[in-house]
Amino acid sequence: MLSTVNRLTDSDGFRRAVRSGRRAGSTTLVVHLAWDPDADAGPPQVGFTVSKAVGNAVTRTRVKRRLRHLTREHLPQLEALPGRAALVVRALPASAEASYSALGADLGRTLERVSRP
RNA sequence: UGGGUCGGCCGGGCGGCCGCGGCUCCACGUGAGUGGGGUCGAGGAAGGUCCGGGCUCCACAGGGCAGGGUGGUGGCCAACAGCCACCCGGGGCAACCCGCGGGAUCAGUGCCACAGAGAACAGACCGCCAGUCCCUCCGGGGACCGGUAAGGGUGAAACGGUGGUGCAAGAGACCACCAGUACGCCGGGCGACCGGCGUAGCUAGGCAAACCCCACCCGGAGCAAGAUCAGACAGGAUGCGUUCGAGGGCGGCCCGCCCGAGCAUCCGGGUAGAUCGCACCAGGCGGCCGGCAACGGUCGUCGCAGAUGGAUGGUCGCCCCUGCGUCAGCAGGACAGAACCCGGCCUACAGGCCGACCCACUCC
RNA sequence: GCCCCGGUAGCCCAACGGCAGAGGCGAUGCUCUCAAACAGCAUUCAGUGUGAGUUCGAAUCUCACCCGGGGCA
Repeated sequence: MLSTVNRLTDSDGFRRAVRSGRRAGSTTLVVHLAWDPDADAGPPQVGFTVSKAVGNAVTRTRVKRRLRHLTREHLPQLEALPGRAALVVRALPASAEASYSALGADLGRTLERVSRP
């Protein structure tokens, strides 16, 4: 689980990460990562987008919880970036059927690609 | 033993490690906060949003029309379109189940396609019968004018059913029994209604989930309600109006009441942050009492989510259930996630537990 | 939170409660042509989103559910 400081809470933050960030995708999810080296340093912020296409409310919250838990393990990687990082993880319909470890593998691979210099 | 009916309940359990949200305590710190401990943390449907209420605001919650809802009776409930019991009708051998179950003679209007002679105070197509006339191979046949609803055929439905008397042939025309209607009296029930007796005319189609009529109920909005605090900005043009009243409360209309000096359109500009509401109540559980029951009363006991990008997750072990299986093991375990709160209804749901009752067969 | 529409053939869309369903585009076949397009003729494709009810009879009326779309705050 992520603590409150690491959550992306306003729609402007979502918009910046999705519009101007770097992107990488897999069959289960798409990640958008943005950071500004000139901005003040701070804890990285992470947000999640799970649309109704993924499933009903139960499966959506399950996917969201799994992703939120998995993202914790990559926080040091995000803190190493200059400035303040903003990450948005968008879940695709396939994420409803994916196992926890499959989701983790996809997240790790896409994050690696998007945070490489 | 097999089949069936009804009601109630559960919705995997225990433990380890790493995490999340609320409340609270302790330590450190001027403070923002940091660290640690304790405790609580999704459902029977949290769902659909189909009803009802609380709460808040809208003049004081007022009248009429329109509109909407309900629709056997009695009770329960804060209230309801809910629940319980009963009545009536239908289904089932039965337990039991199903029913938007007021009014169509006694307000009025409308509809009943096709078929059929005729479809609503109906109707002579075939048929049956009398009379007159004509023909005749003397069996009868035809035409005209009448009588007739017993029979045929059509239809979802044809103006009581069966048997007899009667008649030229027939007919509730008359009789017996049966079905049904209305009225009166008696008895039972709080009531819907039920039972009995008598009389009447002998019989009156269906559809109101067609318009409608009757009875009863309903003011409007909704926690983004509403309240407090903080913060930002910039006004201008035109029109109407200031007790001769613009506009608003007010939602479809009218009346009435209240507020009332601004309002409407266009151009331009700004904000959308925090706190409260916000979780202790028609509350859960257990015993006793009243009641057929729904439910009510009383005593004891418990404290039970409160987020705001939105908290319950991840992982491991043992047990339980199901399936596969060369009995080592492998795979799976429903429907579904609170957003102001509560009472119902409806819908989804793997598997399991408990209780009551009915029918059939067998044994004692 | 409150409220409103719609669902009929592969597609677009009609249908006073009455023979169960009109039309267009399409598809298929034939004619025309050397071949095709165009044109003409014919045929095919529904059982009306699902389930129940009212009615003699339902796409139509009523109720519940499913799906899709839209509006207001």
